Amino acid sequence: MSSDEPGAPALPLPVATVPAGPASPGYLLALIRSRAVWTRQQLLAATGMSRTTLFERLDVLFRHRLVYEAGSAGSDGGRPATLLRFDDRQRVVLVFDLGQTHGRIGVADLSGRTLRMTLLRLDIAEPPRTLLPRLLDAGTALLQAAGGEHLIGIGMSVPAPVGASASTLGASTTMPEWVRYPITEQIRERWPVPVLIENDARAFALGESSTVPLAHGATLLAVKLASGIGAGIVLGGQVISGASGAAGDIGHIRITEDGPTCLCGRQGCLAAWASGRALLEQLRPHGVRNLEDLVARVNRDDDAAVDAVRLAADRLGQVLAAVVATVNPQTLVLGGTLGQLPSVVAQVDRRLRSSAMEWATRDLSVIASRLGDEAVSAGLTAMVAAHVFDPAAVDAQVDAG
Amino acid sequence: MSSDEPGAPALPLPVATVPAGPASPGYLLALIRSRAVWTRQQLLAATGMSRTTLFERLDVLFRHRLVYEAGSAGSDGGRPATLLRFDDRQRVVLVFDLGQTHGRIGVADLSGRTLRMTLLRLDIAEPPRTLLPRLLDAGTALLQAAGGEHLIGIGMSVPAPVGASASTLGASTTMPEWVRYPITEQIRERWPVPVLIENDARAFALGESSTVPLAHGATLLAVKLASGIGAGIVLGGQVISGASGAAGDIGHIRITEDGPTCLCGRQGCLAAWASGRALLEQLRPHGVRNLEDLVARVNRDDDAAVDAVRLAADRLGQVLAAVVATVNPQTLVLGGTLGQLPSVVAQVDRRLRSSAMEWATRDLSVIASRLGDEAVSAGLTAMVAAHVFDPAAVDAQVDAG
DNA sequence: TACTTGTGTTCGCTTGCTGAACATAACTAC
DNA sequence: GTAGTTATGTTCAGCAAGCGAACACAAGTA
Repeated sequence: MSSDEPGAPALPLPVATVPAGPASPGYLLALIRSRAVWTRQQLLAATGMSRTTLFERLDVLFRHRLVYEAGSAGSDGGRPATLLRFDDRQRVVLVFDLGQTHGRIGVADLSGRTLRMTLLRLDIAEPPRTLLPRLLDAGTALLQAAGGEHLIGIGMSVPAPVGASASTLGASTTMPEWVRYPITEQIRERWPVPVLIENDARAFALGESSTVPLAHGATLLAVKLASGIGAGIVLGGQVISGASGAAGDIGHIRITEDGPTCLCGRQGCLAAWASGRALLEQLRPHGVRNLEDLVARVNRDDDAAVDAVRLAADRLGQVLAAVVATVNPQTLVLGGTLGQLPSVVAQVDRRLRSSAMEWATRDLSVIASRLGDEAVSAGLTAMVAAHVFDPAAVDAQVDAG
Repeated sequence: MSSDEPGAPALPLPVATVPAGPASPGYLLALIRSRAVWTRQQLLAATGMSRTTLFERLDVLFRHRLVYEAGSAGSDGGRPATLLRFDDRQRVVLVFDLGQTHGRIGVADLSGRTLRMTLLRLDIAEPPRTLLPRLLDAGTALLQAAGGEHLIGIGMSVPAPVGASASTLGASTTMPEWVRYPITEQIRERWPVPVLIENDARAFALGESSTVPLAHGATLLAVKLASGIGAGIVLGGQVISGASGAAGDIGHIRITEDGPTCLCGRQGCLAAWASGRALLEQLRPHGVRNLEDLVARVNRDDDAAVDAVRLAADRLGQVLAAVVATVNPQTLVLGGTLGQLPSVVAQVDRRLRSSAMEWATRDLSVIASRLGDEAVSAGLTAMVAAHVFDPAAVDAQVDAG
């Protein structure tokens, strides 16, 4: 080769890696996965492929047990069509949904439904050296509780920034000892499958996004209000991570110069005013001991609890007005132990519409989480499934054997 | 066809439209456009195509005058390689960069450099029926000032929300009469080429993004502080538009319950405190008449001007802390008549780092606009070029004739 | 039983791309 | 100059993917 790049600007090469042919097995699988059932005729129409080619591709997917025939459709006067489905039977994902005080370890099928689950009390400040083994043992127990399942991957969510690599955590006050800890490596030692880590609010957002019909390119904003406060933005099926994996970390936006001191050491953070942790501190004189207790009091109209939660929701709405103005989402989903309370949703909605411009909120719908405690798990499952059944990955696997 | 979609969820079909072959002429052109110069050997290495095919593809691009040979590279002891370039010679874009008080109408080459320019005084509140013809006439005059140019498209930026269709404006206080006005149709009547409209801050962000080396998937946040305040977010080479085209409209985030009344009719908006328009109102008693005057006074250390601008920058930084926490950008570019002042950049930077979490700002660099008044024009040009030379569009054009 | 529609299989044809081969061009080093 | 080196132009047989048609059969309805 001659002198390399004579006088060219040092741009990364965006070489369009174009897969060969009209629809490789991987892309065909992606198409099939996008809908519950297909007939061969529908696939012919959708792909525009010839019968010969399509059937050959389907054969490949059958052989690799990625697609199966699930009964037949009704007849229109002739032979009924066979129904084809993505073969998610017996395929499961192991999910670690870690909060600040609890961990939900679950086995989920590929639709995100939890099959079996263990709830663990924990303190997220605990160092990984001792906490991680506990989590993994719980996972082992869950997996052993049923036979014949095939574990395709593992997802973990944490209440802390997660870098774009999705394998190590960023700096945080909640999980300082986890930075640079080789989490995925440790997990892979026990289960040699793909391991993905994501911030909890972002996993939550991804989970909720599957329940909301989003216009093409439209944005979903999801906010989790529990012990902490976090947000996730889904854009075109992808969550935004940011440069240091801290995107959506709205809990430490300062809303006042002074005010209560936050865990992060500064004063006036949103989390110091409105997080579950802050509310518990405020309401301790009233005898409130934990979030479940607080929720119960709100539900039976305990004045102190209702007022405190409403004020927190108002402050959250105030911050969300800025977020909404920035990303102009189509939908805002509120979740988490406190976030999904109807009174919180109503107060945030009210505050938002009084604080933000009309044209930013006109097309906005503010709703409570539809998946509740399952949302994070569903999001993690979707992430893992998307990774494992990525078209290019499937093509490679299929080519290999 | 039989019963359609038996029991399937109503999801839009994400049919992967995969182009045939390893790299169609359109994708090859995209690759070539991504760097200033190429040799055939480099293209062979980059694409992995066979010599036969690549040369045939290049022939097509030569015939359509999309690529040309521009001299030869130095020799390494053998025949020197011919340098290939994307043929942007004589290709121009007509750009309308509309502000609240001025319009910059320019003819730009495809690298975004302005070749000729007219500055027009205007009031953006003027109805399009009278303003648009003035703009178009200025455009005609500019285009006639040189011969042999080939107009490939037209870009227009406006200080108002622009829908995803990029052809009509959304609701706004600045340009109420433009909503649903058939702008692109009117322009196309004079010039039958693609016409794209974008919000000014977003076009600005896109323009600046070309000067900043962004890590893969990293985010750029650009803020324009002039008569009004706007922001644009670039993610993966694309600007975020939002559900109603209002993404980045941070001027109407309310930072105080009361305070000065904003154009939008409410009190305490960021724009009512910190926009150029608001500053002029505050400083009118001191004899400040327009933004240029204000900038001049800041530059000669006029106390009142410096203090007012610093306070405005501080308030902007306060709001940007929330935006930065939300999207966690890698770079924040400040532009606009006031935004690019060093004192403003410094004050925003200072405020940001005191208001936002350390881990959200650690990887953040805050810089002044590199392109200055040219940024919007460069962004619009890039948009138009990306649209016109979109791989699929090029393939279609090439196939046609 | 006639008709309709879906599935399985085969086969020749076309297309697009490849890799090799050969010829020529343009430069450096001696 | 001449030899060596690298880039380009052109041709061509061969390969592989995909297509469309054809035929056989399967599984329903009228």
